[in-house]
Amino acid sequence: MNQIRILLVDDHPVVRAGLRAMLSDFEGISVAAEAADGDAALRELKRLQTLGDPVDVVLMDLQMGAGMDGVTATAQIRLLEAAPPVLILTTYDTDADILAAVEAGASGYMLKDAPPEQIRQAVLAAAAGQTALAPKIAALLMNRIANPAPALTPREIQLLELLATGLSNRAIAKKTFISEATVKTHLVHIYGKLGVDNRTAAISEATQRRIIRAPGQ
Amino acid sequence: MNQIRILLVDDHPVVRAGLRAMLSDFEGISVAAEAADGDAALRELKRLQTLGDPVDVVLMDLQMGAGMDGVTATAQIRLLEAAPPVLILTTYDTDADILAAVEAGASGYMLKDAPPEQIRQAVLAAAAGQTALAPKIAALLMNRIANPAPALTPREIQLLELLATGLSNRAIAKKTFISEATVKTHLVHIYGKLGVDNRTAAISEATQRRIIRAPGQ
DNA sequence: CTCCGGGTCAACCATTTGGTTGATCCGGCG
DNA sequence: CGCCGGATCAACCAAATGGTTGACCCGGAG
Repeated sequence: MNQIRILLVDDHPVVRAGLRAMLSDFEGISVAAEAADGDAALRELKRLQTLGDPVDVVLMDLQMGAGMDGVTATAQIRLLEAAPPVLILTTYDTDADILAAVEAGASGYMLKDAPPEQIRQAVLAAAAGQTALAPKIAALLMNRIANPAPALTPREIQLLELLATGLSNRAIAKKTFISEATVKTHLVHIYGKLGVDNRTAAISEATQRRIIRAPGQ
Repeated sequence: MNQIRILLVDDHPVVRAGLRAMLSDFEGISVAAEAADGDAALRELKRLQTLGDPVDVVLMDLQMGAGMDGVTATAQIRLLEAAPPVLILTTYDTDADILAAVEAGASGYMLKDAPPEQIRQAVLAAAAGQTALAPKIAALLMNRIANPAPALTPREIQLLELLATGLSNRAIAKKTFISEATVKTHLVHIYGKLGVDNRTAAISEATQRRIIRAPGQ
């Protein structure tokens, strides 16, 4: 069997070195290239494709400091012709992350604290066109399907974002040109959907579920 | 010059592999041992000491899923006889993290997205008994000195952290074994120092100033 | 010793937020 | 057409939060 050629995408040199070292220990797997963010990954993919040296699997981190983030990058990659499968390898396991990645077309989702052997299995599965989910992730998804989270409306998300900046109900009302009463109504709905009963908890919960960005991010 | 012997402490196999690979590329540096958490690190240190094979520098992550966390581990290590310098290598750069680590006796603070050469320099500095701060961290500290942030007391930071998880005043009081009145007093002080006038704004401001971590991080 | 700052608490009051009920408007769907 | 859900608003009450004043204890600096 041919070598499985991999593109590593991670903004941490340390992690890239670790994956390179770990993967090169395995028979049949080799690291073809590396990239520090989504843009660079796309460039690398195209470059290698035109060289007639395409990669078989992309190993992608989700959080990348500066450039294009992992979910966006995954979606972009899946738009390419002859797009390689994208295997997500990240530290975060919020359901929002996972769902976003899967929606973007990821073919697997692993956590960085996984033992080497699990990562190897996932790479092999991805290369074979199969899906690979870390056990933790699989459990999370099952749970998600069992109790589906109520979806927030765009308006509610908008208010949630203003909420997170520290505005009062009145200030939010002014800024969105609605009455304070309406703001309160929305908030009550939001609390219900998030399973909390005050604004700070809503912010905390929404941030953890990655419905909104962390304040100041 | 003798080899600098290092103990790696990180709960992610991937990261350990990366550091091992990266460090072994450098002349004069070798990885003597690895540990997945603080407890294991202490055991390793003692074991190697009794073997007459002590390590020169500990490279320590701050966040470790299960076992003893990095700050605690650092403090414990510094209590040992002939304690080696501890160099923190982590993803997080909030004030609270940095201060806690320095207080615990860390001799350096690097970020995981640092280029290999910077990490190497930091290891050499630590081995020589010097302090090594990542440029980003140094800049952060300088900035803190330039615009004298009204210093929050440790107690205030602690309450701020609880605040950010969405707890009510009463819940915070219960959790910290103080009265609700005292919680309010602290909050008023916090609002004053941060220049805000409500709890959500305090969270937003404190997160942006990196006094605390974003909720859920 | 005295002073000061951090941490603790109480009492009080104004304002904000939380929670409920009910109502209107509008756009899409069967 | 009638129904439903999202968005809007009002009125009302209960509870939490914000803001102030004053007080006590303690440990460290002068």
